[in-house]
Amino acid sequence: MFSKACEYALKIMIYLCTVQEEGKLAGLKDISNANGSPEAYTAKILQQLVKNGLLQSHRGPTGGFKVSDRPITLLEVVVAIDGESIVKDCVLGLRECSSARPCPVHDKFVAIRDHLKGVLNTTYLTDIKSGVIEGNRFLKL
Amino acid sequence: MFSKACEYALKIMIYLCTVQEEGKLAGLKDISNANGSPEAYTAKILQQLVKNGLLQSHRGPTGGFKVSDRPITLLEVVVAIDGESIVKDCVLGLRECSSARPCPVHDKFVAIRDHLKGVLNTTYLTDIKSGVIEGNRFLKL
DNA sequence: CTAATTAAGGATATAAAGGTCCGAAAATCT
DNA sequence: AGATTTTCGGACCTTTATATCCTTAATTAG
Ligand code: FES
Ligand code: FES
Repeated sequence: MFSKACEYALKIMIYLCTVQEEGKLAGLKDISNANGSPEAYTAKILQQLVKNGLLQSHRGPTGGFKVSDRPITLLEVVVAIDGESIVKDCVLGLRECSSARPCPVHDKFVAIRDHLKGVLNTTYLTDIKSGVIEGNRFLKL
Repeated sequence: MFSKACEYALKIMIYLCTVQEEGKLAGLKDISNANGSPEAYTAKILQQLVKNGLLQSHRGPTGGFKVSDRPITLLEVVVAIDGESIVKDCVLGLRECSSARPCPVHDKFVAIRDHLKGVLNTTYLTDIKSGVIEGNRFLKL
């Protein structure tokens, strides 16, 4: 469904939300530990999230990462890493997904995709962080 | 969503259904032409579909491929090529997707996956071939 | 100012997916 | 039987995704 990088990105964002209190920063080591992702690769993804404006970073001692100070949806995270293909492209790989020139499964999958898009677009990081804080939702294993 | 190989497989199966009349066989060239997939790669996928019992093949002149003589769902095709990961694995990459140890987005995505699984499992190739035959659904471009 | 710490970023390595090539095996036709 | 056609199957190549390494730049603390 999502690329590995995107899975990591979602976990990173969720994790950072759960530790976010009055501007506290979390470092790379913390983050990769918390969601069980390889440290060096996690660093790359963090960079991409910063570039896309979803995170803010600060260097030097006491440095680290924090979530940008505005509501962020799952869709924004997914698009930042994987692009819009998951919610735009034809599932059978036609050059364009359109009702004007649909593939044989277009109608069925448009419904599924709208469902997916709806969830991604209306679920905010703040909506799902509570389960992790309470300890009944998990980021690794 | 699906691998390229799986996209091809679905188009192959749909195409073969549309040309299936009293045991006629379609050859590799026909098939790769019809859905715009590279010939050599298409051959590999055809082999896999034969191994999985979704197609029957015959060698030599007048040889080719035909769809096995029973109702086949989209799910069977997808599983034959991509395995069950799309309908089983945790979207955040946890080792196991379970309500006993759920990730933060488990509930939301179980709903989406059930929707997807439902469509795949109840849509038969024969249900969607008509649009292609009538020429208002397309397999390539 | 210097040393220490942390993110940034480029280069490189490894694995997997996507794709090609070619000879062997089976079936058909003459 | 021999030539031809078509699938089968293994080896190989290419591209992309995943992952690591190492140097540089920024920031802080002493
Ligand atoms: S054209 Fe294939 S999903 Fe829309
Ligand atoms: S545990 Fe992540 S989707 Fe079920």
